[in-house]
Amino acid sequence: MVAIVDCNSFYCSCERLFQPRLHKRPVVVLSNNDGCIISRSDEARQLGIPMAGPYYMAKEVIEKHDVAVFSSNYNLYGDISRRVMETLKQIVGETNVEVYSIDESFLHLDGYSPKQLAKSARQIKETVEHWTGIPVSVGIAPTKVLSKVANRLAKKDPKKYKGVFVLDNPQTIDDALAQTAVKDIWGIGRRYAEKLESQFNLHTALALKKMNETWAGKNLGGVVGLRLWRELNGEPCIELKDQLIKKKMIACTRMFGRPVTSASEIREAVASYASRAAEKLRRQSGAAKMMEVFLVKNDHTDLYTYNPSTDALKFILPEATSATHQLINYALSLADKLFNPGSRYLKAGIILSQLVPDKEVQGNLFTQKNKPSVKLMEVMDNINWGIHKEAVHFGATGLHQKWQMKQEHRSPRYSTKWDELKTVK
DNA sequence: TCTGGGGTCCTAGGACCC
DNA sequence: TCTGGGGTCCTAGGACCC
Repeated sequence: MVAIVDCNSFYCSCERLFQPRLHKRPVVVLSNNDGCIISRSDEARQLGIPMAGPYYMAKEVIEKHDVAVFSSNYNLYGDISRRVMETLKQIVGETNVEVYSIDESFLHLDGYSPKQLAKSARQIKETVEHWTGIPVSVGIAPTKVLSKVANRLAKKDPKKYKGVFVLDNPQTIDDALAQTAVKDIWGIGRRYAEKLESQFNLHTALALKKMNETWAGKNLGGVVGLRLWRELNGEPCIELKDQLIKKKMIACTRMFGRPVTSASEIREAVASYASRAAEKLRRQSGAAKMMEVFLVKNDHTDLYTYNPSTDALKFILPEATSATHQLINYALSLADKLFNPGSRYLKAGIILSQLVPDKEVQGNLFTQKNKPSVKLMEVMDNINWGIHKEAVHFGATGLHQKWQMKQEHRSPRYSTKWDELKTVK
């Protein structure tokens, strides 16, 4: 059996952890640049504030009901997430935990009897809440897709399920599937949901389960759909992933706080993103062979038209590297080629791919080995990952960074910065 | 004024090889 | 008259996820 443990309104719960007076008060957390709402507490949801909707459109309701608003604070969420996942590892053993996202993990629960399962699930929930202060919901079923169905229902009706739901026999499974709309199945997005409803008149997960295998392979996107259909039918096909698998691409992209028109600011931003991406790369001991830089602009003279377009360039590096100064140099030359004076830029980004382990970097006959840079990067990373983020950085990333995104409502980084620690009077 | 940011997997089709 | 078949690798694009 497999369990999915999902933190309830994770970002909002993190904010509440350090501000208990927000308990019961509606809370929302905004995306980068304070653009959209990416987490809502139950109270905020009940006010009808939509998930992933633009902040400015919900502003009226937010002000009217005195909703607490936060810019996203990933230092805080990342740290709390780590604590939650550590707790799960302690309970069921490290090798049985697959961290799926910042707020969810799959747990491998083999060898429990049905009775034990429900009890263990409750225990997992209580321990996490007790140790970390973050409320979670647990769904347990024979497959990942079904565990997500269970979890969703557990969350939807807290009075009935108290945050824990186990699907352990054919009848409960079918009942649960009958209560689940196709659009709420994990793996069915907007596109397929529309297709299933309008073209095939399928509305519930149960109806989808009852279709036959050939049909599923043909109409749900080939092997992906087939796996999904099998999982709905109780056959596990989506494996628990090995913890140690490294990322295959690393991206750093951001909206600007305001439209940017000057080449120098574009260069600063691209250099900063390259520098961030290089850090992420070194953290997984990787080196990148391919780089893509893109700029997003909105050149419409009509101010009310939001219709951005993207210009991008790819580049194969002569030799795979993770050295910040090299990556910055390549990124800047791509940015210079892309930049068009007179355009209004909204966003820039860099994507590193074709990642290889840095130990296996193939030498290139035509480039010089640059050994001292490795030492330099180690020193920089040690300083920056220590007490002060960004204590040491490259000049190209700029000093003032006026293009930086807006974060008008960010809470203090309580758990990761010494000077922002919570104080008790 | 105003709509994250970061990932994954799969497929189709072209280039190239024997 | 007539021009295979199977394989690999790469890329672009689509769909999905949180």
